[in-house]
Amino acid sequence: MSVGLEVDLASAVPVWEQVRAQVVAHVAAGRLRPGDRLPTIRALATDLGVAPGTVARAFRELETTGVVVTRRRAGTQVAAGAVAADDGLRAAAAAYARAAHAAGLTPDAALDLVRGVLLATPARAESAAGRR
Amino acid sequence: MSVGLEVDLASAVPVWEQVRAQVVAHVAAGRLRPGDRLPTIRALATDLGVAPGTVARAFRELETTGVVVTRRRAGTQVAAGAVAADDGLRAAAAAYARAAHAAGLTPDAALDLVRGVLLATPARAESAAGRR
DNA sequence: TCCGATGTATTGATGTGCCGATACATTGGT
DNA sequence: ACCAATGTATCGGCACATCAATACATCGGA
Repeated sequence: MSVGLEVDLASAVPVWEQVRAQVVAHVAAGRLRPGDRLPTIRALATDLGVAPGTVARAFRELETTGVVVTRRRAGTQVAAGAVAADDGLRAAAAAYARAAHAAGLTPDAALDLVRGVLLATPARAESAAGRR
Repeated sequence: MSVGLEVDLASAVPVWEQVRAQVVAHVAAGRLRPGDRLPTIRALATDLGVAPGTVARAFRELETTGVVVTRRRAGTQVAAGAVAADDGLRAAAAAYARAAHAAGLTPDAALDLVRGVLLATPARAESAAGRR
């Protein structure tokens, strides 16, 4: 394992989504930094035991969201603009995670809660058009 | 509208999931409190323009997660055990939401981040057995 | 006791998303 | 100029989830 990606083939959530989420998490946590290279599509596909198209799907999503940048021969690497979450944000997330944990919430329940709060947020200014 | 539920029939996320998430959000936010009655399945179904089974699916999920309790003739109401998030938790969620908003994250990106943090959390002690 | 209101279960059709396989395009090194 | 490594595109099949429709079970009040 190079960056430590794992997937659960039996899971209900799609493999490509698992890959995408893990990369996003790694970047946000600073374990993957701008310029770092990800495994090649084929290598990762073989490693995970899936078809290349599946990994490609994940990478494509990551690129359209600006997390990675990919050049034909050079492979795929973390985009320069894909900054890790700043300390304040990460601290807030960590604080929330601790609180949720202390309250005995399951991860799903915890996610539901923030989802509700985020949706209730005033009407974000459609900034990054299209962005998922 | 009684509790203010709305669904987007054209959305990619299932109608039943939209209903479920909204109820959870309302409960967590304290807008729905233990003992409060939800609309009947038929009423809500008609209101939303979907089949009863669809709403029933949402309510079923809510019941298995302990958010609501339902008795044959009495309808469906918010469970006594379904406490709203305590102030600390809600504050943490709100703080995070503000930080995410300030950082320009889209709701999806913000969710990805907490998901990553939650998954990275030490290994929660399988407490509430089953609970999704 | 009867009836209407409410949740529950079943069945079937439809869509659509995932994934594998494979062929293609492009690019940088030698 | 060539070639091998890398990402991209396409096609098909399989599976499964969603949703509608409808019939059933259960309960409380009049």
